[in-house]
Amino acid sequence: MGLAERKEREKAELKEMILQAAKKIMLKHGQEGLSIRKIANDIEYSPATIYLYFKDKDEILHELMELGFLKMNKYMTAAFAEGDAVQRIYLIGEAYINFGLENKDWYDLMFSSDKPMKHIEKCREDWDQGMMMFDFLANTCKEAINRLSLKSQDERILALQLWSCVHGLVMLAHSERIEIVEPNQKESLIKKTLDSMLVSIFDK
Amino acid sequence: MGLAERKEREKAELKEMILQAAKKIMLKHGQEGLSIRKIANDIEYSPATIYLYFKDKDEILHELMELGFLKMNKYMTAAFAEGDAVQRIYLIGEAYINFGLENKDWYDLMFSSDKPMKHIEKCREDWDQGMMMFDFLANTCKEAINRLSLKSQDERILALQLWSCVHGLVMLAHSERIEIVEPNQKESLIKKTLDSMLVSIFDK
DNA sequence: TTGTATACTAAACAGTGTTTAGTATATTTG
DNA sequence: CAAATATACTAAACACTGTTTAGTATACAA
Repeated sequence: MGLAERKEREKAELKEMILQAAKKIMLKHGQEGLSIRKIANDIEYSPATIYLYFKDKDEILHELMELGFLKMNKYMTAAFAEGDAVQRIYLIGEAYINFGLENKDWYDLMFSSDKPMKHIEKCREDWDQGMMMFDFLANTCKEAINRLSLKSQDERILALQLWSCVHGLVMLAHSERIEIVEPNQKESLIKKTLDSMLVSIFDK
Repeated sequence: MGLAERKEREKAELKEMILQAAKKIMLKHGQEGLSIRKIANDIEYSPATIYLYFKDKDEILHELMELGFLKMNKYMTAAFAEGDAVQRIYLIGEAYINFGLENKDWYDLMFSSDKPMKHIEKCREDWDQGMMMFDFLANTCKEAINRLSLKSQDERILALQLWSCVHGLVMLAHSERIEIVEPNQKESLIKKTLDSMLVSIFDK
């Protein structure tokens, strides 16, 4: 029966409207400025309606987070396609930082906020896209370790080391701490630091 | 006249009471759970009274942040006293991570939250304790670069590199992202990663 | 004693996430 | 076709948040 399908489609459409409104508001006013009431106002429904489509605000943030990973994948396509493992790590690092610097709110949702994953038992599947990225990096690290016969034997430690460095850089940039200790040269400083970090590891 | 002095002392005492209550509540309920009304309730004054002693909530958070730096200095005393520059960097790294892991709320206030420094023009003096720490690290890096004649010539880049790594580790631990990608071994994983990072730089 | 300055607060404003109870509308059933 | 039910939605409330305003007692000075 076509009626039930139409109903279902309309339900999905409103859910999508909510998500798109949430996205729009977050991009305009930041994650702090995103509220259920503003979404409701934007889509011209009452706040209570939103709770018929999402369990709570965290569920909305979680879906936005997943959109964030899609966005990040676009930054990564060139890097992922690179054949040489070490060069791939360089490109991933650059792309990661570019994404982080250019998409503060998305980045926060994906790598910093604990709001989109309150339910601790569920958080491993909630963050499966992040885990996939980490695993990909770890595999690339394994390749690099073998090719360069690095001292570092554990590829997951090396992956965590790389991730910490770029994550730290992005977070220090977001919280303006870099700007404080070294004013007016954030961009170039970050590039130099990323470079220094990769040279330390791979360029012996 | 002793009267004016007594008045002034009493004013300072209430200000201190507010700060101590804020500290107590933050330690019990986290930074999210700290509210003006809870402070007011705790010290048995009205919320409005607090605004006679502090401009706004951010000013309270800023003073808490400064207490955080005092706390961190205690973790650092042994490291700061170390004579050898490279060993000093190791000890600073360990102390930094220990402080970060054991004092999530304090750490957030000092290195992540932008709330205690909204006033962008003022934020360099607001964060002078952080800048002093960074400068100390950078000086230690300079010593280390000279002693080991490292390729890396810019000590402030190296300092930023080190800082990013430990900051990233602490933040990934706080946001449970480490626990997600590598469950049930956070502590040892962090120590191994810190070690790998320092070996990469200094142990060629 | 009068007048002013100080210390404090009740209440309100404008927000926040979320829930409950109730109302229209649309669909299904007798 | 009418009655019963299911669906979609919302007004209003609850319990919070930071902050401001206007007003009230109290303590001190003239």
